[in-house]
Amino acid sequence: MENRILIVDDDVNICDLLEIYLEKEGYKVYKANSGVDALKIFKERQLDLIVLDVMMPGLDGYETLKEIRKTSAIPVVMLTAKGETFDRVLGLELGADDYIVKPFEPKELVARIRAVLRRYKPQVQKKSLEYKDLIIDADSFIVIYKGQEMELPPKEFELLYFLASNPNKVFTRDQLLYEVWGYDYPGDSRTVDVHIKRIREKLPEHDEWQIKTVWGVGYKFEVKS
Amino acid sequence: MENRILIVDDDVNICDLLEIYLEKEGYKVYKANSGVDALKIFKERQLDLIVLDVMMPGLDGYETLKEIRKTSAIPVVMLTAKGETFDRVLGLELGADDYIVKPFEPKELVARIRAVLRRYKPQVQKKSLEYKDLIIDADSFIVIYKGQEMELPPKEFELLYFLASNPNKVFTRDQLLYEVWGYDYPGDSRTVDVHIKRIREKLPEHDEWQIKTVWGVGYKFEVKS
DNA sequence: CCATTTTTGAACAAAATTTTAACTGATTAT
DNA sequence: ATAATCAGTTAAAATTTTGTTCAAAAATGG
Repeated sequence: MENRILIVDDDVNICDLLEIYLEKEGYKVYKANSGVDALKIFKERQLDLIVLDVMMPGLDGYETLKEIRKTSAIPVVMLTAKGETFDRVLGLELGADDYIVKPFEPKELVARIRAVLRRYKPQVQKKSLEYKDLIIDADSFIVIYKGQEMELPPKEFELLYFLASNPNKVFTRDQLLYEVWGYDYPGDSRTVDVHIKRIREKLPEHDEWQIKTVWGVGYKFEVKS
Repeated sequence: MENRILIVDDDVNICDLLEIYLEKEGYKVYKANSGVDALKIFKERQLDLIVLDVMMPGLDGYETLKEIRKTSAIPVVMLTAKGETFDRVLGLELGADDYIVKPFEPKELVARIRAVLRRYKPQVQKKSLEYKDLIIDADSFIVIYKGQEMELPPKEFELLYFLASNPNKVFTRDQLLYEVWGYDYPGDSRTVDVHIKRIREKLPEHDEWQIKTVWGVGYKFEVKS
């Protein structure tokens, strides 16, 4: 489901800029130009993350954050002016999840927001998958293959989980790096292959399913029907 | 298939630099040194993304973008000299998809382009095609002929998929090279014929459809009605 | 902080596909 | 009928993509 983000900054231009970028990323955006407005929206709406400017007239970012933290553990990314190391420490101690120094690249902010959301979201929704002789349990991070429990390292587990969540659909290495690793950069490396190899080692080919190489394209979790 | 990118900048050096980087990433690159040239190429060619400099003599980046947006939602990344937040908002409100400040790191530009393309490509979801005794499934990259699953190599698959997506329409070899391979092909070759032959071998002629040679012109995926 | 495990990225060999080029066969126009 | 094109076939060369290994970097757990 679409993530909802509240942007709080007294500079309307910054709010607008971020709104455009975040909406392009598929987020639902709310805006507030003061701490007071922010708290109002925060109480009224169901939000997933707040971007909070530190320096604002009236209720500043710290006070607003302190107020929010009285009732909620919602992820908060702080915007701070350059050079104020103290700000960062204070912000993080008050429970900010990340901070970004102005002037910032919108792209960077978007990436950080995505990273913070990644840290928080997964706990909520993942369920376990079942195929013949294979159970992938997302709660316990455990795989049961032919009745035998095994622990996979996190990346291997997530890769397997992602592929098995989308059976019979091919993903390119780039897509997998993006979806599983969260990367946004171009890399030609065999990283994905190496992980695939290890998963295959641990879960030898099966009649009913297998991780299949689609030559020239990528990999898929193929299930016989 | 290879993504096609148009670079628009009056500075030839920048065009050349970007061309080198983007080609290394596997993109097909076109270049234009003015807004007018850009619009001409945009009308002639099938493109996937445009990198557009803001400051150009004659038709500037904003005007060019406005022109493009009258007919197309193609992803556009704007290039600008170090500037103000307001510029960004303007560009983005005109429908730019991202914004990069000069001087930039080529790596960063490449990363942004990839990110923008990733956002847009999935929407153009390839769907699977169905004819009598023939299913071409673009998700799993599989062809099912008379109930039997087969895997085609990538070029064969894409060629078949393209032809079958446009039944009863004839394409010249050049068009196919352009559409499937992404080439502006230097001269004449039997490449297409060889691939057609291999597809025909794997999918023997059928009553309801066939890949037909149109003598002196090219090929078509013919469907009986 | 150290020891151990996991992840990463480069190198390279192996496998599969794609392209080329030369040749053969088919069709058309004169 | 014959020349001139155009299409089909073939096999080997060239290219691309994948699998595997390994050492170093990063993360993890005491």
